[in-house]
Amino acid sequence: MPKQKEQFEEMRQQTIARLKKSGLELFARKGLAATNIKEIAAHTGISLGLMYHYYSSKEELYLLLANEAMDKSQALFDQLQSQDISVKEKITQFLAAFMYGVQKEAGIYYFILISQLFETGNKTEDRKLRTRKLQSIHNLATIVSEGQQTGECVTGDPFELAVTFIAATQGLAGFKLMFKGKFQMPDAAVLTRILLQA
Amino acid sequence: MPKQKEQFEEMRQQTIARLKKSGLELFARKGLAATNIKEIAAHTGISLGLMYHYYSSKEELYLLLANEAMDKSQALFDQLQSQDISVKEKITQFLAAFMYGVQKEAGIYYFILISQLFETGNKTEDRKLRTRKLQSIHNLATIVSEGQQTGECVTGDPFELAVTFIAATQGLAGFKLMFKGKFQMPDAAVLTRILLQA
Amino acid sequence: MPKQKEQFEEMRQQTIARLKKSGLELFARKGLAATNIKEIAAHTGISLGLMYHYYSSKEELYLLLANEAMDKSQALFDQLQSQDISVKEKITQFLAAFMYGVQKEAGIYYFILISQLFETGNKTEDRKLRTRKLQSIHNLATIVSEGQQTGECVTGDPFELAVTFIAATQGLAGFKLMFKGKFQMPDAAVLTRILLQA
Amino acid sequence: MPKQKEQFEEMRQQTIARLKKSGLELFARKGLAATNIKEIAAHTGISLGLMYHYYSSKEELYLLLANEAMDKSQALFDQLQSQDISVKEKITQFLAAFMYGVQKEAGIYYFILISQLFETGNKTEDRKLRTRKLQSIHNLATIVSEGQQTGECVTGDPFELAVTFIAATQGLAGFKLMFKGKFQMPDAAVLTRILLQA
DNA sequence: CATGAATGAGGCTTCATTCAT
DNA sequence: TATGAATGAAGCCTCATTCAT
Repeated sequence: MPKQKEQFEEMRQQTIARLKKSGLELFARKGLAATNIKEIAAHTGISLGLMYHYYSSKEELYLLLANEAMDKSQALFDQLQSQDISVKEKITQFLAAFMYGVQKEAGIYYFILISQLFETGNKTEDRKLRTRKLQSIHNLATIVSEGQQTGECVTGDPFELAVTFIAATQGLAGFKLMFKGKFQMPDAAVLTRILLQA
Repeated sequence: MPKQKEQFEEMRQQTIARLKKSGLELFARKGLAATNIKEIAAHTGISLGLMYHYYSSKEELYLLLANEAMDKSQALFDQLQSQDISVKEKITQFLAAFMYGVQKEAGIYYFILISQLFETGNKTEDRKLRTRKLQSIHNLATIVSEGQQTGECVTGDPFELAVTFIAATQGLAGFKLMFKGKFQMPDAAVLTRILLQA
Repeated sequence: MPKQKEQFEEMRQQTIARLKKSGLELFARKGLAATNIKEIAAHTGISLGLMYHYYSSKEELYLLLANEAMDKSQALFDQLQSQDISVKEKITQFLAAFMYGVQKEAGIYYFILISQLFETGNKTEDRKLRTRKLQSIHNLATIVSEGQQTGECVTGDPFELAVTFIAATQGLAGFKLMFKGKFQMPDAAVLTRILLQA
Repeated sequence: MPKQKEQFEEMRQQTIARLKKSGLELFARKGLAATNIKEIAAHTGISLGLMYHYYSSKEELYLLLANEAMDKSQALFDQLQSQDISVKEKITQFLAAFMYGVQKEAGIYYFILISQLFETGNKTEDRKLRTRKLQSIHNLATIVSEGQQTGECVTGDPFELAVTFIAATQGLAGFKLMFKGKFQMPDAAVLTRILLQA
C-alpha cells in the first residue's frame, strides 16, 4: 500500500479520536441538548464540515459514545467473570477500576454518560441503551448472587443490592464531576460494605 | 366594578401552581435545555404568552423549582434535627421520607432536580445551588457524626459516608424515574447499612 | 344633569389628560415603535384595559398627539398673522414661544413629535402629517417674504430661509431632550440672525 | 483542497458591506426599534441566519454604524484642522462636505444616524455615542473660536453658535430624507451666515 | 368605569445541517 | 480531506389586543 494512504488513515483516526474525546466531555458536562455541534467542532479544532464527514449528526456521535461506555462496562464484567477469583476479589477489582476511572478525565465522562441517558429521538437506540444499562446491574447482581452462596456477600435481594451499589457509584461520579478537585472520593470500604460482609 | 383583587390572586396562584408542576416534571425528565417552553405551556394548558406573565424565562422557572427542592431538603433536615430522637431514628425517618417521596410524582421530580443541576447561564444562582447541594450533605454528615459518638453509626469519615448515602439515593431516584413501575426500590435496610451499625 | 355624571366626565377628562401626557413624553423620548402600550398605561397609572377604553391602538394615540402638535404650531402662526405687528416682532414672538416651550416638559415633547414623524402604517394619516409639517414651513416663509419687502429680513429664497430656521429649532429641541440640564439653549439672537437683518 | 482563506475573506467582506448598507438605510429611515431584522436580511438579499454570522444582534449592527458615522464626522474635523487654511475656508469646506454628503444615499443616512441616537439597551455604548455627539459640536466650536479671533466669525458664545449650526444641518438632513427630491436644500450662504460675518 | 389575565401573531435568535469550492 | 458561508426551521420572547368580571 502506498505510504500516503496510510498517512491519511492515521490522520483520520487521530481526528476521530479527538472528536470523540470532545464529544464525550461536552455531553457528560452539559447533556445532549445543551451541547451544540459547533462547540464540539471548535473544541476539537476542526471545521463544522469536517465533523459532518465523520458523524452525520450530533445524536450519532452521542449514541456511539454511550454505546462505547456500555461496551467498556460490559467488557469489565466479562473480564471479571472470566477470572478464577473470589467474589470479594471481583468486587474489589470492580471498585478499583471505578476509582481509577473517576480520576482520569475520560473515565469519569464515560461513567456520567451511562448514568444519565438522554433521549436522542431514535427510540430503538434509546431503548437499547436503557436495556444495556439494566443489563450491567444484572451482571453485578449475578456476582452478588454467587457471593451470597459463598457467604462473602450480605443477604438480601441481589438485584436490589446491585442497583444500590451502582446507584452510589453513579451518584459519586456526578459529585466528582460537579465539584472536581474539591471533592474527595470516599474510601472504597464505604462502598464495598454495601455488598460485602464485614 | 373591577374584578376583585382576590379573584385575580386566586387565578394567579392556580395557574402558577400548574405551571410549576409541569415545569418540575419536564425539567426532571428531560433536563433544562431539552425542555422547551412550548411544551411546558401546552402541558400546563396555557398559552406561551401567559407563561411569561409569571416567569420571565425558562431559566427563572427552573431556578425557582431547583431552589424549592433545596428548601424542602433543608426543611427535612431541620425538622429531623429539631426532634429529640436517636440518630438511628433520624436516619430511618429520612429514608422513610425518601421512599415515600419517590412513590409520589412530584416527590421524585424534586429529588431528580437536586441530583442533576443544570447550568442556567446565571452564574451567581448556579453557584448558589451547587453550594446548597453540598450543604445538604454536610447536614447529613452532622447527623452521622453524632451517630458515631453514640455508636449507632459505622466508623469512617462522616462526610464520605454521607455523600455515599446521598449518592445512592439520588442514583436510585434516577433509576426509578427511568424504569418507573418496572423498577422495584430496594429495601430500606440496604441503604441504612451504609450508615448504621448492623 | 345629575351630579354624578358630571363627576364621571371630570374623571374621564382627567384620565385622558394623563394618558396623553404619558404618551407624549414616551413617544418623544423613544419613538413610536420603541414605546409599548403597557408602558404608557403604567406611566399613567391606569390599567391596560382602561387605556383601550380611550384609544383603540397605540397608533391612534400617536396620531392624535402628532396632530395636536401640528394644531398648536398652526395656531401660533395664525395668532402671529392676526396681529398688526412688524415682521421682526412676529419672528421675535415666535422664537420666544419656542424658547419658552422648550423649557416646559410638555412643550419640548410637542416639538420633538413634530420634528420626527414616525410611520404609523396608516398611510393617509402619515401623509397628512407630513403635509402639515411642510405647511408650517410655508407659514414661516410667508412671514419671511413680508419681511423681505419691508427690508426687515435678509435676502434669499424665503422657503430656504424658513426651512433652515425651523431645522435649527428642531435640531436644538433634540439636543435639549438628549442632554437636558447640561445643555444650554443658545441666545435667541443666534437664531434670529438666520432670518433678520442685523 | 480547502477553500482558500482569501476567498472566504472576500465573501465575508462583500456580504458585510451589503449588510451595513442595508442596515444604515433602514435604521436611518425608520429608527432602531421599527427596523426589523428580517427586513435588513431581505434588503441585503441574505438569510436571517447569515446576518447572525456577522452581527450577534440588531443592536450590534446599529452601534457599529452609529460609531462609524461618528468616526467619519471626527475624521472630517481632523482633516479640516490639519490644513493651513482660513476659518472661513474651513467652514466652507465643512458645508461643502455636508451638501455633497446629503446628495449621496449613504451620506445622508450617516448624518441621520448621528442626529437621532436611539437607545440600544447597552448603556455604556449609548453614553459613549452621546459623548461623541457632543464632541463634534465642541470640534466646531473650536473652529468658531479661532474665527472670532481673526474676525471671520460673528460674536457670541462659540458653543451656542456651533450647536445652532449643527442643529440646522441635522434638521435639514431630516427634511431631505423625508421629502427627498421634492425638497431643495437651501443655499450654502444661508447656513454660513449663522457663523460667518457678512 | 376599571382590572389584569389570557391569547397569538410576530419578532429576535440559535443551531443542525448542507454545499460550493 | 477540509473549510466556513449559507440556509431555514424551530426555539425563545414580546407585545398589541381581547375579554370576563
